[in-house]
Amino acid sequence: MTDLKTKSEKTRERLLNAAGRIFAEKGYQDATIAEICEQAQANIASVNYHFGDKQTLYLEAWRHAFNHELGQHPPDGGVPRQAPVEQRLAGRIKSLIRRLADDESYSFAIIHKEMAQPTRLLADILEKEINPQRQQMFGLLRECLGQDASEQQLQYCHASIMGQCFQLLRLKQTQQARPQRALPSDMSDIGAFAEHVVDFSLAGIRAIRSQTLPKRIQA
Amino acid sequence: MTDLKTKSEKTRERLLNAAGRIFAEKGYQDATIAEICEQAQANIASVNYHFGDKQTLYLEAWRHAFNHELGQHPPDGGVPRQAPVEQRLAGRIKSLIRRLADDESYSFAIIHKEMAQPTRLLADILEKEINPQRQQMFGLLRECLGQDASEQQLQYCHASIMGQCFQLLRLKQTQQARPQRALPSDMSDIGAFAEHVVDFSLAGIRAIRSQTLPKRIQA
DNA sequence: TGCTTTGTTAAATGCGTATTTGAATTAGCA
DNA sequence: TGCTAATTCAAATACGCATTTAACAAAGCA
Repeated sequence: MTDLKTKSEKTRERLLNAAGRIFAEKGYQDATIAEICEQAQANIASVNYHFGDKQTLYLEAWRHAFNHELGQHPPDGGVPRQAPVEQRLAGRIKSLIRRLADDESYSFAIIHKEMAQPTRLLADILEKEINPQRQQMFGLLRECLGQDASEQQLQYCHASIMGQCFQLLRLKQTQQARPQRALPSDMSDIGAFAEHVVDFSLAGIRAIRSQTLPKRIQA
Repeated sequence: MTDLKTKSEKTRERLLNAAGRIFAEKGYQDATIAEICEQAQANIASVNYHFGDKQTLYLEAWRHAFNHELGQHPPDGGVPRQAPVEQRLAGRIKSLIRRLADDESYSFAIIHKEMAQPTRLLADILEKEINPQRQQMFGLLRECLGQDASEQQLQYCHASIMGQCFQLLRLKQTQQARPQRALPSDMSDIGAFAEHVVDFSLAGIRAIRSQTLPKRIQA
């Protein structure tokens, strides 16, 4: 893809990739500059030279990973804009799950850890990059729920969907944490799980939507 | 409740409480013994004296918190055993959400962090304490889904429910992380959210269940 | 009362790791 | 080629924090 010219830029790139991988695996605190530099085949001082400090490397590595992954998996899941709204929602959910499940996707693993223990270092950039995605999802949900749905219902349904998607990350963690035992949940078939989340969620959404109707009948 | 006799036991108790609070707030790595001792009004060496090391304190603090919280919120949500299965499932979900939402509940905040970045320190005890709860939930789900449901459908539905419940913890985190901004999700009304998760999930479960029936018609 | 065990305290120790430094090397360019 | 700036390197420094130590105090018991 992007062919890198100077040797310096190659080092920088190697650092970003290694940092993304290690930060995703261990979190900000547990990741050491020494290990990152080792994996990037760079000297221990190179992080300071290229990025100034560990915090900046963290931020740049996340941005680098996120931009790369957005290119890999289009957020609309490849569903055309003219498709029925439930299909478009399904496309977004599947795309999100694909990104979450991808072992090469570092940005979501980092977000996941950031949500459990915020370092505050990513707060601004995360807000800036994630909000547009959230708004897209909200738009689709609003359409699915109908115009009588309250803002709270909208937020709750959003939470239900995102919660299911991120559950994948938790299961992946506990799975690789104890590979010896019988798995509490087998998530090897990501496609099947994505289909399940879509079916489960669409049923949930329709149920919530139907709760909004009786009010109109009363009125 | 438990009246503490010796001064030593009081110190131990204060350490356990402070440790639970701080570990829940900051995670194992970021929590410092110094801060825990400060909050417990104990000397910095007292952790070593009473527990040996930080790891043991972590484990004991989790156990202490978990046992205490189980007493506060019965897992069946107060629904009698004779009630219809969907009501019993609803009770369990609501009870779980109540425990998750409780600001005094440290054990789940710790589990949440442990799932994002396992320290492995709690792995055994967590497995031992959580598995029974999981099996209870599985039993109810199996009944709700019907006998034609596959093991995979069961696991996926379980993941859908747990994902929604734990989403609460993520939202709490991001909320307290940036209290200045407009909240992306307002989770102030826990009861309403619990009702939503129940409605959403029961609809999802019924939809999955109805997918199992056509096979019988074909056969 | 004296002796022993248990618990507390402030100060030291040691280790892991981010960061800095200054010398050595390499790339960019005339 | 030779000069300069950019980059890399190994070693040194600085700092936070878990853990240890040894002196001290309190409690239990004869």
